[in-house]
Amino acid sequence: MCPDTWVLHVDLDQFIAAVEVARHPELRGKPVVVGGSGNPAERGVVATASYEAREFGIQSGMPLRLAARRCPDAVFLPVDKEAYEEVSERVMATLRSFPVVVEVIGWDEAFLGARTGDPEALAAEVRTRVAETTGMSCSIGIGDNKVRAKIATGFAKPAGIYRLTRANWVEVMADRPTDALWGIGRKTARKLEAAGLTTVRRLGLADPDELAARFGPTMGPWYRLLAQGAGDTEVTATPYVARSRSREITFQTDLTARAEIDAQVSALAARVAADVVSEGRPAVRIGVKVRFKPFLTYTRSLTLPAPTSDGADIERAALSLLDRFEWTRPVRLLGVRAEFDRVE
DNA sequence: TGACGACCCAAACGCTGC
DNA sequence: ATAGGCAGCGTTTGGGTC
Repeated sequence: MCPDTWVLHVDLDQFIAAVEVARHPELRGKPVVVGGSGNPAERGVVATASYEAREFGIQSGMPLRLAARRCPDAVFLPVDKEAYEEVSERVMATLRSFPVVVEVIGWDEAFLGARTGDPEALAAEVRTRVAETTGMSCSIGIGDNKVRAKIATGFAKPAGIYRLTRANWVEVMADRPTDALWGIGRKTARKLEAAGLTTVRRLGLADPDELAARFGPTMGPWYRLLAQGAGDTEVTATPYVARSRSREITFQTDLTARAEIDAQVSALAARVAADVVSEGRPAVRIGVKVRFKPFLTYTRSLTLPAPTSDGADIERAALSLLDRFEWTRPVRLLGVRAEFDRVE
């Protein structure tokens, strides 16, 4: 790899909350929590909490009810997808105005592939132009691969720039817990701990064969490489092609009547069918997900006799899958998924 | 005909992250 | 005490074929 080839990871600060504050300036400086219907008495989770709300221990993914208990005075707002998409589009367009390759990861994240002798200067310009054209604050990680750039962003927040490369990887990462790595979550960190691998350093020095035995032939050795800071360097602007489309809904009140369950699955299947049509490719496989009280989740799926985009076919398949569940508990969530053929 | 292994695929599910 | 709505990838298991 050329010494002047860099990966930048741009991440908007408290993005969803920032969009809400931008259009409701009176909220600036207040604890703001965006999620669900905006009513913390209802079932739903936090999509994003402002930094002020995080002071109270509120984090994304947390039930709204619990967030309200931690900070009863916080401002609770509903998720407004269109508003975030619109701002996101403007941010991505701003990023594309630089001589870089832009790989969009989500509403508030992108990798930039750049050739420059001064990545900090480039990052500073990006940050300034994003702020000027969209009003959004962002943090930027600089790395010699995607993993390091992504992790670097965490150290850059908020509104900063941080460089993490082979040169400072050990110094910065070696003594941290393994879940500081991108791709290792709570569960895997616990399993690694059980194997005596508590830190990034230990994981990086672990025996690959033993890791393969414990975590599988692909993931085991990969974890070791991850701990050494290895990662993909290729940034691509190739448009994303979906492998599946799904719709699911958590009910405010659990369902018990089979007729009601059937009706909800039909409605979800109709929405998925519309998504399949707009995707322009037929579904090859249909899946149904059921979450029973208290939080027991099961899935069932089938391969269609022939690929289809027809709503009636998709509905029929989804309804037929319902017979494969045991309906002994109240239902809190239903979901329908369509899968596409892999395109090369 | 039976046992075995290689291989592929479908199905279910776990984990991770935005 | 409570846990949304997506989505992708890997692993495991079990069946079938050669």
